[in-house]
Amino acid sequence: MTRVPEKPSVDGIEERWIDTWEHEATYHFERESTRAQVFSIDTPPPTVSGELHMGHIFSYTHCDIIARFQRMSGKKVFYPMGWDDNGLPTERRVENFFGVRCDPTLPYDASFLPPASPGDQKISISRKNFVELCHELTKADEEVFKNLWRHLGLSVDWSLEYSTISPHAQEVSQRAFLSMLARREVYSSIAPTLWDVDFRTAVSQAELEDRERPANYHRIAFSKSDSSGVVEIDTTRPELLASCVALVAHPDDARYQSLFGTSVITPLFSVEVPVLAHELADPEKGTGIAMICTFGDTTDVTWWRELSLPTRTLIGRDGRFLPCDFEGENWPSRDRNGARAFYAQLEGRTVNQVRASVVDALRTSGQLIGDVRAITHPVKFYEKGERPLEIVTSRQWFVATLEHRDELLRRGKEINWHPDFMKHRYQSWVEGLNVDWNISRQRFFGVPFPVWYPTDEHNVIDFDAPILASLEDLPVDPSSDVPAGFNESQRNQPLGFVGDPDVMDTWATSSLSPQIAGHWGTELFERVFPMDLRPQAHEIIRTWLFSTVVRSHFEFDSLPFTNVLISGWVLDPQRKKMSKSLGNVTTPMPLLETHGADALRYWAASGRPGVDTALDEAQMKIGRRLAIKMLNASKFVLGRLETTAPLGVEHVTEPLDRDILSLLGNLIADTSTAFTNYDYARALERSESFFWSFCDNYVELVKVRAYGENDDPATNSARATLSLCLSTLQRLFAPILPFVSEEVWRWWHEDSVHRANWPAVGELEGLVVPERVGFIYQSVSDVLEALRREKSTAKVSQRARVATLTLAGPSDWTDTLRSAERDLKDAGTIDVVTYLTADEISVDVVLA
RNA sequence: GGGCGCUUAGCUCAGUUGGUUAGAGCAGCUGAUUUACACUCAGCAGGUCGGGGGUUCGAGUCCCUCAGCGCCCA
Repeated sequence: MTRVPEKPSVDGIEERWIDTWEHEATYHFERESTRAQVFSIDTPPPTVSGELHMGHIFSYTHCDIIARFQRMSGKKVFYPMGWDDNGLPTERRVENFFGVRCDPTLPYDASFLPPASPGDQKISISRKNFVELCHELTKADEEVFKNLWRHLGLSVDWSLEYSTISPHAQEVSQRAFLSMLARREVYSSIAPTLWDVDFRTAVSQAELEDRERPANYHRIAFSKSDSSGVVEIDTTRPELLASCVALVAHPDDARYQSLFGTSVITPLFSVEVPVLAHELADPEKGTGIAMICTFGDTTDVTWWRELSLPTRTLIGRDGRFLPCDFEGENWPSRDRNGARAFYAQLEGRTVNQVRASVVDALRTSGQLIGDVRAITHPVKFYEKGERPLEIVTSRQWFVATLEHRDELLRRGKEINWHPDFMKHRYQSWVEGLNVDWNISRQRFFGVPFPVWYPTDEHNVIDFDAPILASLEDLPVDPSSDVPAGFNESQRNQPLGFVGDPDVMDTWATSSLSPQIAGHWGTELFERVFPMDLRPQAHEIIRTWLFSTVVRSHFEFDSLPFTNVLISGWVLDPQRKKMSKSLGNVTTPMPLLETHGADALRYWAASGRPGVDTALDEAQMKIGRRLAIKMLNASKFVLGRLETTAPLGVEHVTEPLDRDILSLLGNLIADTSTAFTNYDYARALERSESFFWSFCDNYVELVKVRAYGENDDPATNSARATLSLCLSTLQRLFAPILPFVSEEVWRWWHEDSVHRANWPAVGELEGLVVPERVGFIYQSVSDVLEALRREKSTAKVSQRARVATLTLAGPSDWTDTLRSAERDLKDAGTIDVVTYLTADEISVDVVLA
């Protein structure tokens, strides 16, 4: 018996099936599965502090489609969901949401409650209070995300949920850190570090972006030490003049050959600096000779390192100019008092203020040559920052990536990229690495380093002898936990210890997503690692994908995953990139409610892997129309069947029926290959066009025949064919349209379509396949269309009677049509069909 | 500067290893009407496949080149 509703509808079906799937544990991962049975997915943990946008819908749908296909294909699908809740984005959201700021020097206030709405002035709170608020807000944000995912129909096993700030994730992060440290793949060092002065943290190369910014070239005259003249340099950063450590020109630059090896005197500060040669000096830029400061940009860092120059630090962590006395070997001024007197005006000021003062002073002293010249040039920014990065010298933990560059390039080639061309993104990123991966962040809401340092009798910290947490104690927080052999009273005391104050880069944790989700160290991990699939967007190839490859390469000498499915961007309907600043970001929930989850999934599935796709509500409407058609076609076909007991292939006797089933077999093969190769868009397109043709032509042709008597073989042939087609189509659409597919499947099955077997060509075993597959079906469809054209031109009903239909053409053609004459007459309401043999095909219609 | 991708109907896109007259959907226009489906059905019209050159019996497809758009890296 079938259970077909009187008036089927797609509205509200999400809620019903979400609940059913949960009760039936449809997507539960069976832990006892063997590795070969498992298809494991390294789901991207979304940043929960960010806004939900259509890009999420897009790429998570792509992944879910693959998960559903694999599950139906017999795999035990490991499909977890994580939340990336640690790190700076959360801190920033908490600061703005509650109107607070973290001041780690403050004591914990157990009674602190954030204001109902953020005030104008941010309230300073302790680190512990701050972290509590972070937990509170991320918990709420995660609920919102989870709701969206469920509404969208993601077939996640929610018992595998994880978060990157959870104790488990912290334990894994710290353990992996200690493991790398033991192998010397991570090290700490004092080094020039890209620094965001607003967030007051170091950032890594992966988080940089170049932005075109206006600047001014200032031409400054340095006197030669022997007073034989001046050397003119161009700089965009005159404020750093006090930290100048050398001038540099290209070794082949004829203009400066005589200067190499000599020295010059810096204006205003009277410090003697050498003139040196280096290939990175660009003869085309300015005067071709530049000043090296510590540090104006990353080229300065390279020169400083390769030319073994001293460090003269000017800019502090807050972006203001530090005290400086122009004394001693490192910073010898020939006019110490003059330098000090002038620098006194600069100390404590910001970059822009100092620049103005220095330029004024140079103009007064006559050492600024000519007018400043406006230019535009790329400036390095933290991707989330608003002010240019400075370079400060500080102690940081680094992962040694540079020395493993070649191995990492090889790893990239081992990955199956979908689409293939995305491998270039990885490759060019790895080739362009120029500093090791800095994983220290001077922030609060993150995974701490499981490390303390001893202090000597003068309370000087010995960074070279870190005290490491033991594995069984993980996770630890060195700011509250005490290392073995010490007690809390010795914290920050002479002959005591200090905790490492920093937290890890958020990518240092999320790069361990396979280890976290798969519970590294347990039996489960052996069953899911390396993951089969890493789905993600292309903008995080250099961060998440790269860092995951690094961690897995070091820890397991393995890839973390074998396939990568890259989703493109969602563009606005005008094909502009969506961004907050343009104000064209679309929130998914209203669209989900208007069009339904299947409709949004249909739109997402039409965007091929790696291809940027415009937000298109028209496309969603087509998806909705398809879902409704599924309901109605299923209702109709099931109404023609006497029983849900399947009529086997052996009942298929009519040539037309055999032909469409052969075409169905081709469709199964084609879509299976497409899904296996992650080409869900092609699978959808094939299924969809078959389905519409099935409805418009095949169903119309056999409508009457299927109504016949039970003992009529032709009737049973039609019913068996309808049943086989419907069953197959419902399953082919299930990965993409999970709700409507489940709805119609359950009208005649007890169990979920999402646990049903993926259609196999073998289901049609025994079918008598026609010699020319598709010939009858195509011929009959063509005649049907010619018939419709006549009726449409005559402006009569499609049901209008036809007195005679004359079919002229080659005999194989007329023969084939003769075999389907009964269906043709029923579908076209034709009285008489006559056949003529002719070279050219013609269809002649005489209306009654 | 190096690299990747895209450019096909008004719009959004298919177009496999080169093979009849280049397809679909949407929008447009013209019709149909107790029907599985008005969230319907049918029909019509609409294209020098970004430009130029080449290979080939044959090019949207392969090669070269130019242009525009987008992105990645430096």
